[in-house]
Amino acid sequence: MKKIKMNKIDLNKEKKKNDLLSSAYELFTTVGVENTTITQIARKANVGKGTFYLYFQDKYDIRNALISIKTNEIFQEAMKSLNDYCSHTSEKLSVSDKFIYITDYIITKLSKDIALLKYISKNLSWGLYSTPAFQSDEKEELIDFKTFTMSMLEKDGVSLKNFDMTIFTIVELINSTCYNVILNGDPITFSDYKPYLFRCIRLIINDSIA
Amino acid sequence: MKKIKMNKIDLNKEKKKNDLLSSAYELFTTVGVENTTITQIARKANVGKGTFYLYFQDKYDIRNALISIKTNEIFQEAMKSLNDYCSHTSEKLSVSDKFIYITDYIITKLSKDIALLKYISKNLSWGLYSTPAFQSDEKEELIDFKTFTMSMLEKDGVSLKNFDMTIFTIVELINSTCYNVILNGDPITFSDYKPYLFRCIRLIINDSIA
Amino acid sequence: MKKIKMNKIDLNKEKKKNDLLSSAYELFTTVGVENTTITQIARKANVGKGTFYLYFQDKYDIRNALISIKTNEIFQEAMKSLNDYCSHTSEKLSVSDKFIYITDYIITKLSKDIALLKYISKNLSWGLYSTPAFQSDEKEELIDFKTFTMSMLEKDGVSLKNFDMTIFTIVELINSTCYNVILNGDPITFSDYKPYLFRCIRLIINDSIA
Amino acid sequence: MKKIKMNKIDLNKEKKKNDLLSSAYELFTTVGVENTTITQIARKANVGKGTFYLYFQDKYDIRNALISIKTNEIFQEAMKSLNDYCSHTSEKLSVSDKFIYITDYIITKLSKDIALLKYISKNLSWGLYSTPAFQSDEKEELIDFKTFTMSMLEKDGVSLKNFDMTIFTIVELINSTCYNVILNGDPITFSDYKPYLFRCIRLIINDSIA
DNA sequence: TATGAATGAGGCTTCATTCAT
DNA sequence: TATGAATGAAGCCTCATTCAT
Repeated sequence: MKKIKMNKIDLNKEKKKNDLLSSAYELFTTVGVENTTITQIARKANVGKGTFYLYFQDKYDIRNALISIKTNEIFQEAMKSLNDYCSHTSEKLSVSDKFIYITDYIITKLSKDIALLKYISKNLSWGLYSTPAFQSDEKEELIDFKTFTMSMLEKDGVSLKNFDMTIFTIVELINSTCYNVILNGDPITFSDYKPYLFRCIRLIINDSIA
Repeated sequence: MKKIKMNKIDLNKEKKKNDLLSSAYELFTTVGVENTTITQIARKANVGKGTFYLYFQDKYDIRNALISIKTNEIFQEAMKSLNDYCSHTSEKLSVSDKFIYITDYIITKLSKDIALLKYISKNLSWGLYSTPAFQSDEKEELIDFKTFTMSMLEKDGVSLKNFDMTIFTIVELINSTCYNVILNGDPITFSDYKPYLFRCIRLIINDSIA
Repeated sequence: MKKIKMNKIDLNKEKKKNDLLSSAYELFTTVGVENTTITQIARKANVGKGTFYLYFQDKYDIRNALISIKTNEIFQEAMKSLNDYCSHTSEKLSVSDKFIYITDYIITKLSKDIALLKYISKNLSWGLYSTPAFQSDEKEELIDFKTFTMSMLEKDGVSLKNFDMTIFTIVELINSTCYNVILNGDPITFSDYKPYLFRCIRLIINDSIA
Repeated sequence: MKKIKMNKIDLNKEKKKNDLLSSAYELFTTVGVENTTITQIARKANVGKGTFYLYFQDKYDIRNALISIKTNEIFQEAMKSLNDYCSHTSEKLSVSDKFIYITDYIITKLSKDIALLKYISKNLSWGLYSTPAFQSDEKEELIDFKTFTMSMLEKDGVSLKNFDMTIFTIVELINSTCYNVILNGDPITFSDYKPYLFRCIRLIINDSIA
């Protein structure tokens, strides 16, 4: 738990930046990125319009920053949920089971938060590499999903061939299929597609286990 | 080969529409959709600005029409190429081989036409369902990719469980991974990723073969 | 008297352009170029803001066009006044006298129209070369000051060495000195400076007469 | 040689002011006054934005101060050059010759420093009256161009009628014609115009010699 | 004295859309 | 059907200026 002290001015700057980010997120997910103006973001954040430009280049800069933050948060939550589950159950999960657990967590979350799903669109994999999330005065250090996965595999005594490609492929598969299925029911309903998706993921994982 | 006759007025209308579509495509792929204006599209097509509105609602209408057309074209070309290949070789391709052939055709094309890849973005699957392509005086009827695949499977005496989901999943997988890998070399170079992608596709296909 | 017929649309375009020019002129000379906005110009001309941009690049484009027009008008008036004077008097004016007449006309005009003087600043010589003034439906052809001067000299059987340089030098001299003297009374009052200026001009003219 | 002592605080203040002036000058002559912002001036001078306002009212205040300084410098250099020349040659220069020498010095300098020419625009005569130049720790007292000229005339036993007007007229003539000729080659090239300008100046000077 | 984060008014410009021809 | 002049809403972004530190 590394903690960084900040002085009053820097704290205020962080607050303004975070206010801008959360205002933008709310607007983007309700009225859409195209229909959101800088003026609206600034007004909602209770800062001047010029202040926006102290922290972000333009609307697309803040949009991208938010996608990174939000996708990262999803992975953080999923990892935390898996950890909690494992530590409260006696059941022993296989590596595939754990991936399915994570997948299930993510697609359940996205299916319940359509605005978020639309917003991150097909960019879930940004969360794999992204820069840190909202900064605050005292902040826990976040764990990277790949680091998390590697240590999990190590603990389980399993290794994955093509580790990076496997992770990436699965994340892209989850996101791109869910996007269409959840939003359009295309080519099939979400609940019907889910088992098929899980099956595909198990295929890919098991194939990668040395 | 059904052919449709058109009279001279309709032909002229078709020409204007096609001029608008191709002008828009050239602009979209060179300067980007956001930076393209209706005025530019109309000017490039040598029609009046008002004429644009006789054929399309707005910029996003023509953009979507073009994505459908272009992704559809890709599938048409891929199917034609496979047919040609099969009829000129004595080699007997398995069903998986044929899917790989199609996949290879598509990703090779996209990797050589970055502007097209960027333009269709992650919407390749639109080509599976889409409306007809550019219309012309005398036009062959186009074959739907799913129809094509089904008749192919039938000829080979093979059936796929979860046919729709399988096709859809593979197309999404191809597109979303290629988009990142080709454009960013992320998480690995295109040539390194290709065999892995092919392997995943074979896994999915073979698993679906009853 | 060449006259050019224009159709209704072109006439309307001319009217709008002229409205913009005269609105801009009024604003520039009352509140100043820096304090004038495109919005004000358009509103005063009763046209849409976008219409401004159909005719001019930006504020400085219309400012320059106006300087050319206004300086040209000054020369037109001065020439007309000299012609009138010559045709109503029996007095025979020398070449120097005629230049002094023109000079006097110009500086008198400028001293009575401070706003105009400030506006054209030290750019009087633009009127020597400039493009035509306000266009209208039926327009007399305008005479160029240099052409006017040359034919005048010819009629008087006089030729000037270094014709272009002489004209240019005198115009610059008139404008740059008047600007300071009239506006600041610097280094002397206008009425005291005038005879000195006339004397200098005679020196230059007489020196140039072959 | 009067010298003024300054204490350390005043020196530091002078340094900041000079840093602001030279930063502004560099920006004004490279990107133009309109395109220069207070922020840029302050940053280049390594002072805070607020500091700018401790020394200058606004951008136009510093611009005007700089024109005075720069035009004054030109006269200082020209006078120094003439003095040097006179003290190193046995040749006896007439009053006209000396004015031509000064003129030549100035126009040569301006023709070699287009940025400076554009910057002072047609305001060379500001240098005749202007406030002191850059201040520094120990500074020689500068001589006024008119004082210099008067003492020169006195030494040569010559007097000029209309002294102020003559000086002013010549300076305006030099500046306004050179501005167009050097920048636009209009109405003639600089090298062709130069002898004509010199001739005009001699005419005016000689006419003023009692 | 010096700073620079914050401001927000307001200019500029674009561009989709209309409608008279 | 086709046009393109005209519109003006709308958004972007800058930048001079202030003021708390």
